[in-house]
Amino acid sequence: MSIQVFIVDDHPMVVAGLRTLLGQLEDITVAGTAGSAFETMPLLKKHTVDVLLLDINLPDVSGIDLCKKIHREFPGIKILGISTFSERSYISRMIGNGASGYLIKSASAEEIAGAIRTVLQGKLYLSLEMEHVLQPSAALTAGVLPALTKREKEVLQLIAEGFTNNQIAAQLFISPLTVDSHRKNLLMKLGVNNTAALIRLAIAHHLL
Amino acid sequence: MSIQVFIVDDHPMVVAGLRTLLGQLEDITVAGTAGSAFETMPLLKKHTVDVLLLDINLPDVSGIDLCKKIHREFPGIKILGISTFSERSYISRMIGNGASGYLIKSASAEEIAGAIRTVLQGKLYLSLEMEHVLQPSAALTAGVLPALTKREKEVLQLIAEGFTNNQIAAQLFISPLTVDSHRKNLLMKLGVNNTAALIRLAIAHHLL
DNA sequence: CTGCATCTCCCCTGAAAAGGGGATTTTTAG
DNA sequence: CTAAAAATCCCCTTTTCAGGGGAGATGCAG
Repeated sequence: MSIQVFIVDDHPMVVAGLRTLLGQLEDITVAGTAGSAFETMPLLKKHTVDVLLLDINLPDVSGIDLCKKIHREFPGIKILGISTFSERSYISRMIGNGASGYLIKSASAEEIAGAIRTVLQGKLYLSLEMEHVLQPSAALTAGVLPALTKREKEVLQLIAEGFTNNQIAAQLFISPLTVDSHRKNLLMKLGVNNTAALIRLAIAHHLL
Repeated sequence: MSIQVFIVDDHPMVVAGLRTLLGQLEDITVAGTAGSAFETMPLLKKHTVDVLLLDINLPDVSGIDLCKKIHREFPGIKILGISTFSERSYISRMIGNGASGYLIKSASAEEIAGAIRTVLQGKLYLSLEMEHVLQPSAALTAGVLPALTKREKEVLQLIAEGFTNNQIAAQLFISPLTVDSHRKNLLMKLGVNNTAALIRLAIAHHLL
């Protein structure tokens, strides 16, 4: 029996392209397709699916969230993330949420088939291009987002540890008012308006 | 000129083994080794290093933290994580912190050399075994840490987005008081006492 | 049908954080 | 040396959170 592949992508062109490419292979069958997260879940219950090709940019829900959901409800299905660009943060989040691999859309038919066979063996498959992978992560910590000062990073770290302004002040031997200033500057620099968003952003940008 | 490799591992046996294996290869030179995070940083300033093999389990600092630090201070160095087991959560965190790949210690010399050459091309390299990769991530979301209810996860998600209780209440069509209850339950269940720690813990456990 | 968990709503108080100013001293870099 | 940047400290108000309690409605599994 051939490998049952399910495709989730909101671009019809991509779906058609994948259908054609994969349809030419004898050991692979396209079990079905969906254009949104909403459509996907019911369809997965009806079809037997081995591998799911999942676009990261979906209209309703982010592919990352959908990935987590599918992986939870259908642990047997191997998930291969697809995206136009290979952004490091997306990749690691996809992997962290149960994906077994990552494909860029420019991948060849052979590469896609190879990826499908690879993940079915229980291995991870990653297809990556230099430029998009190396620059962002290097640039991310330095340029893009406003540079934080040494002190701000210290305060940020302690905030993340769950300390209050007073506790932080005690640890750094400064006034709580100063800690508050740093905290405000952090919120302003990172463009968020409370601690929760601050921590999330900081972790997303590898500041913690 | 050959590829300069630096090894960081607290097990002398592993270091020696890697040295021997890599030393046999003509295009690879072991530029140096370190047994702890503490030793590593100064040595990296003295040697020109292309690829760094980094053990995840170090005595002083976690390899994941060290990975972040090295990647920030020496963006040019490709980092390959090494560990006995291929735990999904570690892998994605390593990748997220700038690592270019992941090796299990049982890898053959060829595999290690292949990994080094792969990451030097700017690609990711992953070596994984089925069993250790598939089970953990499924178990992680269910067993280990106190199970959160559906509603609690929704609230947690929205808290992380930076919304206040009132905003969350509006989105979920419930009372702000209810949101507050969920919030309190989250803090209690996860054993933290403020939002910052909550978000950090949630991300660490892949709840977000 | 009866627990048990979940979800819901409500009360109170005090602490902490957010939002808005301003000002002064050290460092750091040109 | 001298600006600029960082770090420090201070004031104000309002909102949000944290911690403590209780309690009814719903839904699911035994």
